[in-house]
Amino acid sequence: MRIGELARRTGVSERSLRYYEKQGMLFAERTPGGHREYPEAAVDRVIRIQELFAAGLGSEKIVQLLPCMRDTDGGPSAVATPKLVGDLTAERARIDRMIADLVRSRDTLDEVIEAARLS
Amino acid sequence: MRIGELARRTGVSERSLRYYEKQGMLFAERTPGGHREYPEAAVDRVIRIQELFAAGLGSEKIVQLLPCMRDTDGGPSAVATPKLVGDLTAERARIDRMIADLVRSRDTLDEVIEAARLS
DNA sequence: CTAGAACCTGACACTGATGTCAGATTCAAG
DNA sequence: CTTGAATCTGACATCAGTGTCAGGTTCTAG
Repeated sequence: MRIGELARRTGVSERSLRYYEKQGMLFAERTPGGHREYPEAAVDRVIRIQELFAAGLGSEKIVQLLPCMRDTDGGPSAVATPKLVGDLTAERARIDRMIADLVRSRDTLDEVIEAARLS
Repeated sequence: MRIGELARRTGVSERSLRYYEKQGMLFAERTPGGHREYPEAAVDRVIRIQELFAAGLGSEKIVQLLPCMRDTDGGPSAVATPKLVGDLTAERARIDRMIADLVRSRDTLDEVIEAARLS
């Protein structure tokens, strides 16, 4: 599929898709005229990328991580190096803290919302 | 306490504390010479602010939200306006989605880490 | 009183993903 | 072939919180 359809199906702007490619997170064949042609699997990959961004991972980490994930392009996954495993473990801990923070903030909002409802 | 101690105790830079004040999220008395003097409750407040930032709330929302929270300065809380309640409800939904995303990303990391451990 | 630590304001830079615009090219349908 | 939609590249702007530096003032211990 081409970039417009991929953008529509993922909710990610064409601008961002080109950016992902420049960062090495996303790849596309090219038509003879130079237009990008994406495989079906690109949809899943873009969604994964978005989730990882939302989790606070940077492009660089994602680039290293992607080939180690399954379900990206069906091909055999690479295995993370010990260094990468260390990094990812740290990221995991960070994500855990982030989730805990979010839960606290959600509770805070709930309190305020509930207090208003009761008034 | 003064700004250095508050920064040390909260882990937030002095720069950021001054920024919070300029945005109207944090208040301080001033010594005759102009130095900031914070009450003990500022520690909790700063931590709350950080959590809300981490949850994706902007300064403006936080400013509106803070007077409606309890445990900020012990004083009687204001009650959120209907408009604010609507905004906060939307933020709450966003936080829920964010948590779900984070859990998925954490699972992704776990898979990669586990695959490496098994190899 | 004095020295050094702590603090003040203000300004500029950065980060990193995304928006947006311009001008040119390609694609696909009539 | 023609035309309009879609795509291309490249550049500049934005956001919001934070880092950092400069030059000056205040505080506090000796």
